[in-house]
Amino acid sequence: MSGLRARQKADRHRRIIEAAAELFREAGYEGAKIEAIAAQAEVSVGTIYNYYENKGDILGAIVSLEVNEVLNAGQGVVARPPANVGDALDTLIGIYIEHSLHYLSKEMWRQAMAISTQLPDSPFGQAYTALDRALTEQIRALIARLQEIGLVRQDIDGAALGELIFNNMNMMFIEFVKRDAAKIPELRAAIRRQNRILVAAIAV
Amino acid sequence: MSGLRARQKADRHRRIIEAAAELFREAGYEGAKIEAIAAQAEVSVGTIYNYYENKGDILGAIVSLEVNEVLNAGQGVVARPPANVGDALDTLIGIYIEHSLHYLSKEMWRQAMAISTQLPDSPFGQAYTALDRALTEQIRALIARLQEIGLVRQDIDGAALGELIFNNMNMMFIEFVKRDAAKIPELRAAIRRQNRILVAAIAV
DNA sequence: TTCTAAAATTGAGTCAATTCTGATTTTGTG
DNA sequence: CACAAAATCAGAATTGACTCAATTTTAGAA
Repeated sequence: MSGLRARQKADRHRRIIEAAAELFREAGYEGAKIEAIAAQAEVSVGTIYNYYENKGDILGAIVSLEVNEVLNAGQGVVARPPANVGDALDTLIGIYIEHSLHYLSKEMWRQAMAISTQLPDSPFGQAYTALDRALTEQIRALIARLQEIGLVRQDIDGAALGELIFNNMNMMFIEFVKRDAAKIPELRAAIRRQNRILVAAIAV
Repeated sequence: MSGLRARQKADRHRRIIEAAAELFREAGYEGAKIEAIAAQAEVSVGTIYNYYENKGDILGAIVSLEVNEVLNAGQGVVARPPANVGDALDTLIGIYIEHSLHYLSKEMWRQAMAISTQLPDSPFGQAYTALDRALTEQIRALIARLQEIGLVRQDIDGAALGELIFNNMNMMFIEFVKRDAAKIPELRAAIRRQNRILVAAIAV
């Protein structure tokens, strides 16, 4: 229980993640060589591979930190949503999007998304899918909350609606990170416009 | 005009694509080594790189063949859609999905999607984005057609709706190819369920 | 037919992720 | 303290995508 070995292990994990995050930002994912990450983290190359299956898993750990933070922030909105369906969705989605580039550059997102579809069964691939599911679930929870409050019709298929909203947002976000020139306000506006159709259909 | 050089070029392109398609299917994308593709196509490794920027572009050429075929098939539905909004959407989307595994295995799709987000500015990355846009546009055309016929309300934002439907379908398809066990009928049923919400909102 | 510049082909070499090795160090336990 | 198990280390070997300088082929002018 929290013996020296466990503490050192956690410490090494942290050092590797910090080193990788810094180098990924500075040099890009491809540009950050494993040897360089190892040197910066003051461990050997072999040790990195003892902790992570491959380079993608290191990025995966960083992405998980980011998304979990976002999920946390989102809980606030679900608990006390704006008193208007359109605004409620926009606020939650806004949190996701505004947070998205805190730790991760667009290039890092591109790599992370690519790896998660390329290797869906790797540790990171599975974790990424789980994170997507958690986000979908949070949107569904918001809808359920809005139904409770009486802002959304009771006969709406909440599960299907949650998926629809998440899938659309996610694909828009993918296109967003694919274009370096794309700006956050325009992304949000485009999603708002799309959701307007849904809002019209589900608001009481 | 169709000189020797041009003919040989076309022939080499064809041989490379055929060799790659065969090996991708047999050994998977990663398993198909460039040297093996070169040997099978009876060209050198260097020549392949003279024709394609990277391994992903070879896969990209195969994907383009597939998607263009699908776009063609889709035109028929847009021209003469079923007389019911839900069925019209389901028919068009059905064509996309049912065709999808003709030439390409799930693994090939995964790789193709991954590469298109990883290298959005490579020839294939741009082509893939263009194909997505063409599919979105075709869905939008179907909606416009349904508006003409009087099955869809005139005041619907067709562009936003087309994006919404495509984005959702596309994300569902991505999840579909990520799980080898996932089956086409279930994918179609899930998308139908999601679209039902939209259909209720837009049908006259 | 012959010659030349441009176009295309070639395959050995480079680079970086990953694996492997064998030695050394560290830790938990009796 | 001693020992066995677990982890780490440095770095060599492997692997496969991609590059590039040298060589070959082609078009078309003389």
